Amino acid sequence: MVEVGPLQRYLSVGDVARRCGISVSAVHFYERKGLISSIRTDGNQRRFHRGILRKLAIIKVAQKTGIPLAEIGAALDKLPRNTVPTAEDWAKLSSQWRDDLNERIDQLTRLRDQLGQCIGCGCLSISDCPLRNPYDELAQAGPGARLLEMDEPDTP
Amino acid sequence: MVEVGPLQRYLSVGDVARRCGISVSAVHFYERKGLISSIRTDGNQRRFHRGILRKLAIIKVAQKTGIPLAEIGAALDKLPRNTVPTAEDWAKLSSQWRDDLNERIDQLTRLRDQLGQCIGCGCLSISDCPLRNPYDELAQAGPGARLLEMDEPDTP
DNA sequence: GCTTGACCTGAACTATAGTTAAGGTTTTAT
DNA sequence: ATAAAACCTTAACTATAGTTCAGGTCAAGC
Repeated sequence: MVEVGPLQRYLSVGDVARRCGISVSAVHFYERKGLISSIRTDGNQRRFHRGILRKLAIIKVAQKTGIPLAEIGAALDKLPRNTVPTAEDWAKLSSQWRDDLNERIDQLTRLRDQLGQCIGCGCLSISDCPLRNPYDELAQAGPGARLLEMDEPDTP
Repeated sequence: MVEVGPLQRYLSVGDVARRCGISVSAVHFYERKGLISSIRTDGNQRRFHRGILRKLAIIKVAQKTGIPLAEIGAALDKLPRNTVPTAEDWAKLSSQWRDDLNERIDQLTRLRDQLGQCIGCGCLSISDCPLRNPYDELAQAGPGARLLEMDEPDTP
């Protein structure tokens, strides 16, 4: 911890890392990627505003939901710049991410249900198996998508 | 498609790729990684047994559940070697993977619920926020794990 | 005032899951 | 018989998310 005065206390990269439970190299990495920023001392060492802790907390939560760093960075960029994210900022971000998360949960749940259905069905050899004819995949593949041909009609 | 005789019909790498909806380079890649295998023609071209289609179908499903290739390969290795996976093999694999999937869904669901609770709570600044004190993380961190200190006690 | 720990940069390396390119060979179709 | 399409290998490259190393500088405690 670096004392600069009674009201301005800045954090070194090590402080930030320790207090967020991430590594120093990760802090460097996030800065290189533009997710966070710092000022420098005369001796060229990073000093972080305390708000960095909140920002990193947000980054960590978003990562847990599976959102890639680039997207997290983009979302943070839309926040009022050079400011500690407010509760309102957080509300916006988190409700959007919760929606993303819900969608991923739904996807995985559909997959699990298919898997459950297929466990006892002699799966992958019967032509109407939901895993062999997955609407998900057809939807993703877009135009030109067609049924997967894993076994040909002539197969027993 | 390569005709070798009335009963032995082998698939070229292109056939396999086309019929599984993956790329030729991915088939090569899976073979390099030991997930699948092939025999060779006199001219050193790959020929795949038809059972490869079922195996690749299994691989694709497992990947959709988020299981890394190395783990998929390990699971396939435990199957009777040089044989087309049977319905029973598939039942074992798929029920295990379904359990994995369920666990991941549960994790994400807990996270979503925490996120939902935190959206309106002035989150990340209040010391008892579930996202600031995530039992998940504590559980993962093992011995020496402690509460994340994102804001110090002296913070307003 | 000097030693030790923390910090700096840049480059290279890790892992996962492939893709792309280059240069050469084989198969297939006409 | 020949041209085109498909195939072969090796190596390098993509992206994501960092980590590790080397060589050098800064800051803090005694």
